[in-house]
Amino acid sequence: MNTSLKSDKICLCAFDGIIDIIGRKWAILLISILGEYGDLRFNQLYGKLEGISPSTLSKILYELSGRGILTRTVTQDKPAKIVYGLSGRGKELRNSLIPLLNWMSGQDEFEKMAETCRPEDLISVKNL
Amino acid sequence: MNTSLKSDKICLCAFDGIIDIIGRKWAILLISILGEYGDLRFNQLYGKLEGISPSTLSKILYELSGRGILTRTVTQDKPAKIVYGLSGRGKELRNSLIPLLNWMSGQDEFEKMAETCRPEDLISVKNL
DNA sequence: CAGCATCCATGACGATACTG
DNA sequence: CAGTATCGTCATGGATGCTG
Repeated sequence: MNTSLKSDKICLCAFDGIIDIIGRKWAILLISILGEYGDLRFNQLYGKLEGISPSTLSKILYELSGRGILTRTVTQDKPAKIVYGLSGRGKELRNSLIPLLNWMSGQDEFEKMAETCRPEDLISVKNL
Repeated sequence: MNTSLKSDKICLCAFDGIIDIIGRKWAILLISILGEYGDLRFNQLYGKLEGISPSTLSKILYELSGRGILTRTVTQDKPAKIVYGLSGRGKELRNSLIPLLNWMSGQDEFEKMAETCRPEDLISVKNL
């Protein structure tokens, strides 16, 4: 596995890093959607992240790309297309988020909400 | 296990709930510290969460207690003491956070920081 | 299409002082 | 001891309009 477990303890300073990455409003959802659907273009993401603004989407894409979580690829098509996807690191992150998502979906307060969920709003929580 | 896996998919609406809980600056650290040390009193937490303000600690304790993540217990001592701890639900949450912590601690950018870490800043990532 | 620039509202957080 | 009250600051994110 990837986790270099030199011990069973980690330093407090790791926590800030986690919050910086996934504490952002759309980060977990964005990562999960890219895990579910594979690579997507800006406007495809804009459509799936209901309620996000272009500027916010732009910012989060820029940040997560800069952190090596996302890949940004320009295709050779004419006209060129730009696609975003999970990097290897991003896939690891997504996998490590799955227990958290499963925990959340098992909570009562969530299960009530989930009953009204449309099929197209369901996201896979299987490992990639 | 607790996770009621009716399917391998979860609804988008679960994500907001996660961000509300663990997106807060001190939430993950607080949960991990209570997992590590067991029940603690306000000023003990205040000492361990270096840099937090009393008002912020007060707020996060109130919120996580309200969500059933933390327990708040008044002892019968004289004078009475108030101790905070993880509820059953909080322990589940903590366990589901462990893969994320392990992932973060395996990242290069983190490992550099971690070299300067004091022993007392190490937190266990074993299941409860 | 794939954003970026700008402005604005909200609220999270920190500092400090105070209380029963 | 275990907080609450108040205040100020800053960052986040939404709305909108513009661009190559």
